[in-house]
Amino acid sequence: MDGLHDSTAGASGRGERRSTRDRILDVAVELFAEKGFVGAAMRDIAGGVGINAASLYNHFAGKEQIYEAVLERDLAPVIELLGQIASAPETDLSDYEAADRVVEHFAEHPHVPKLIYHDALAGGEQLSHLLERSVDAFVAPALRALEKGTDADGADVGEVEWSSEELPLLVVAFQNMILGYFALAPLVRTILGGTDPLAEESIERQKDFLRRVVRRLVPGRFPTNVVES
Amino acid sequence: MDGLHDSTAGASGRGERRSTRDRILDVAVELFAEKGFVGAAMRDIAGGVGINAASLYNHFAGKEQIYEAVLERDLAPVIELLGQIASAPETDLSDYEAADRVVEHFAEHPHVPKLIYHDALAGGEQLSHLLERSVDAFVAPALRALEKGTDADGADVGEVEWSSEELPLLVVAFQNMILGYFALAPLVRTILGGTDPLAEESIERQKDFLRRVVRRLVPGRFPTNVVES
Amino acid sequence: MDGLHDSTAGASGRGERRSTRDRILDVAVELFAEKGFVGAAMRDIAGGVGINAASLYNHFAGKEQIYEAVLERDLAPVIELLGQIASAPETDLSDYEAADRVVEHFAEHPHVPKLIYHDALAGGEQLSHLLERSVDAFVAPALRALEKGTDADGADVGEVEWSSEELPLLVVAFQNMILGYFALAPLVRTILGGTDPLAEESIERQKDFLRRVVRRLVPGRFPTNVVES
Amino acid sequence: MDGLHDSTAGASGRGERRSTRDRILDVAVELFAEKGFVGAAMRDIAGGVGINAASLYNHFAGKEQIYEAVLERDLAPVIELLGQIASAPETDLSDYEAADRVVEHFAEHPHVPKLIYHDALAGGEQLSHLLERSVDAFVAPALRALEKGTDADGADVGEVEWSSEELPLLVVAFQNMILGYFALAPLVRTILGGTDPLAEESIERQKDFLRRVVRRLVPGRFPTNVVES
DNA sequence: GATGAATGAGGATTCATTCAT
DNA sequence: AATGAATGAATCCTCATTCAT
Repeated sequence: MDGLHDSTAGASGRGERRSTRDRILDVAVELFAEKGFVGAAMRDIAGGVGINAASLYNHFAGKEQIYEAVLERDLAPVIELLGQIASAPETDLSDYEAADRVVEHFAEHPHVPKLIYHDALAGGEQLSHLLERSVDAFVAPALRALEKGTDADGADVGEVEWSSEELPLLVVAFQNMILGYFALAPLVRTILGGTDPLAEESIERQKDFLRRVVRRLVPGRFPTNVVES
Repeated sequence: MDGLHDSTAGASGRGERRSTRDRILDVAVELFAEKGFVGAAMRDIAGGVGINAASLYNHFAGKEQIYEAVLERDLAPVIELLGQIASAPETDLSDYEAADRVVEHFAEHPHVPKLIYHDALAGGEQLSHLLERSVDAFVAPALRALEKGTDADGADVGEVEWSSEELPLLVVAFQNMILGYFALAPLVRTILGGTDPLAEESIERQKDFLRRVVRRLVPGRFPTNVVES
Repeated sequence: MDGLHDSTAGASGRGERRSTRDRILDVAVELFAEKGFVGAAMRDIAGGVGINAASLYNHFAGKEQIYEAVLERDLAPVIELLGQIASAPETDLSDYEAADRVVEHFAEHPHVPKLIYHDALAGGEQLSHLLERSVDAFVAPALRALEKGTDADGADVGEVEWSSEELPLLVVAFQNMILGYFALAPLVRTILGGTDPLAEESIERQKDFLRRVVRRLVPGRFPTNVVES
Repeated sequence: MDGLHDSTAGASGRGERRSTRDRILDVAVELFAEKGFVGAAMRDIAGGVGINAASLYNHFAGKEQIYEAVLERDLAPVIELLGQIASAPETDLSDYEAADRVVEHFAEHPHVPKLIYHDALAGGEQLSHLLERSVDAFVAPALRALEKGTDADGADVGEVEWSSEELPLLVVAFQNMILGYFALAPLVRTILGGTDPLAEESIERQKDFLRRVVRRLVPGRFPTNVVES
């Protein structure tokens, strides 16, 4: 149990009776993910839930509050996950396993990357306070960890050293590789030649792919006996 | 002159008198990039140009048409550039130089990646026919080229082999690394610790960074005598 | 005890436990007085009482009924008071004492004049049936009484005679002087230079003032030996 | 020409072609006067003008701005009139003539008193800055003038002296007598026994009445040879 | 080419009211 | 007697578009 997936499962799981509040958030993530904050209409959220638009106001003070609740419910767990990864001792959680877990999480919550992208495109105002949490929780620790790896032994064959100025770019690159795969699903599908990027096999392939990328780009943090799959 | 930068210069250059039509498109890219198609208001486009909203209809049939004109003007050159790159003989244009040129183009047209992302997030409906051009022009040739490289000699030290199923993911990864850097500027700035991602030095760093990434991830397409900068 | 002030004291007096119904009316007068019938929101009335808006309907059939109950509870006593005054034998109740009593009543129920004004401004539909009672109870008798006074001896120095056509205007004038002082408190405060019109001293001054006005405008109904305070 | 009545007469007069802007204000005064700011619906204003509600926003930025324009157009002249009266040399403009002029103005603009009352009832927030102008322009000078009158010769038969603390109450009283007559028209009509308070005769009667009241209440400011009409 | 004015559609929000619990 | 949830109607306002000038 990692404390991530239960967040959406007030009444445990799928088709069962969920609170109206949760059903509102379920519909809202989808709409916010697809259309962004402005584009998502209260009427459509209500419609998706099967209630009158006015009823939304019995559960949330306004659109903004729904949005915040969505972020809190669906984004906070991601940040928490990143925090766990960043704070984990290296031996316990090697980087590519980290990427695995993040990808798996997004595979189950494919709206989240879109949410992040919409907000970042709009200027990141709304997201910023949550993302700063993310930076505190993940980016800084990750940079420290990466630095350590680089310091240690840059001599290993096939491993890269990154200057302290490049390391943030490495973080950015992974962020974009991981989030972009989900956020830009339509584009990705086109490039994949029509294959659904969210299909289970596709996800597995992406995980394998990232594992290999990590091994090529991130300096020596892996047990040397790992064999490529 | 590569036929890319003059795209915005209907009347050649900067401060000179540009056609109203072009000024409309100038303002429109910015707004579409920031707020997306739905979020950008005709009134604001007109306001940015300094004319009345009704006057827009003397130049374009409607919002949709402005959007299409923006894509045609600012996105087509990118696709053309990608086509040039993809079709270039290897010796003439090694991959990391390709990344360089793309990054440079976006550094001068920072709205374009945002435009692409907005559209991809919204479902890619509007963009699709242009992006399909992009796929035809770039992705397919690129895949063929990459495949060649991989086939040739996977034995080189530090170089990766990618299965034909992984190659599209590699394309996706580069797409995300390159576009994401520009499209998610606010997020990137946060990770960079406040540094402006569009500042000239930042761009240079990103180019260097990508060059090294290319060298690590893309199989043997480089003159072996290249020395890292 | 004149049977006026106990109207608000369903359970006798001030800080004690009052029935929910009465507490609703307490809050309602204030809101109706400040915002008028349309402007006062059921939710706010409920909020003021500390209950849910739906609970109001356990005590009243609707907003209209709350309004009517408010008028009945807080306006009826005024009408009754006016009736007493109008029907009182002259010797028992001289005019300026009458004004005194009315002012005192409003000083304790400062919402009532506002209520009357709101309603009169809105067209007096709601109020009309209550006000017709008021006319029957007060205006007609008062006019008769004034007429008598005028008939009697218009010759007195400093006293005015009013034609039967002017007498209603005199009633209107007093109505406006008395009610307006309370209803337009904010305006009055401005004119008073910031002094609170509801402060005890202000009330006393207004009473004195009205007494003198009565003496100047209303024909000989006073014991001639009255000395100005 | 006193600069007052032409304010509403952009295109001179009654049924002629007036600008949409003015027609909006015409309807708006009526609705604001009857229902207050909150109660007046944009849709109704538009309906009264015969245009779509959205069209209002081509002429005013919002409801608030329509309200302000109404005040500016219909209230400012009143304040100006009061200023003229207050600043006029006594010989030129005796008090009861002043009351005459004010009454005449309101007889032609019967909505204004209602506007003032609505605003004063609501707390005077919106009106305040205009009313403070009124206080500066009229109340203060009036008080000074009244004080002079009182100082001069309180000895005249039938004239009253007012202490400086009572004078503001006198101003308040006249304000209420004059405004109240128009603002509370429905109530007044009831008291008048059904006569329309705005009928020409009624207005004349009210002017006569006020003249006599002024003579009784306001200390020696009149040419002694004035004969009651 | 440009504009002021008009408009129907829609968007968020408020409100009085109802009803099952 | 109280409440949370639901709702239709109405609120102010925005938007893309049209049209006469």
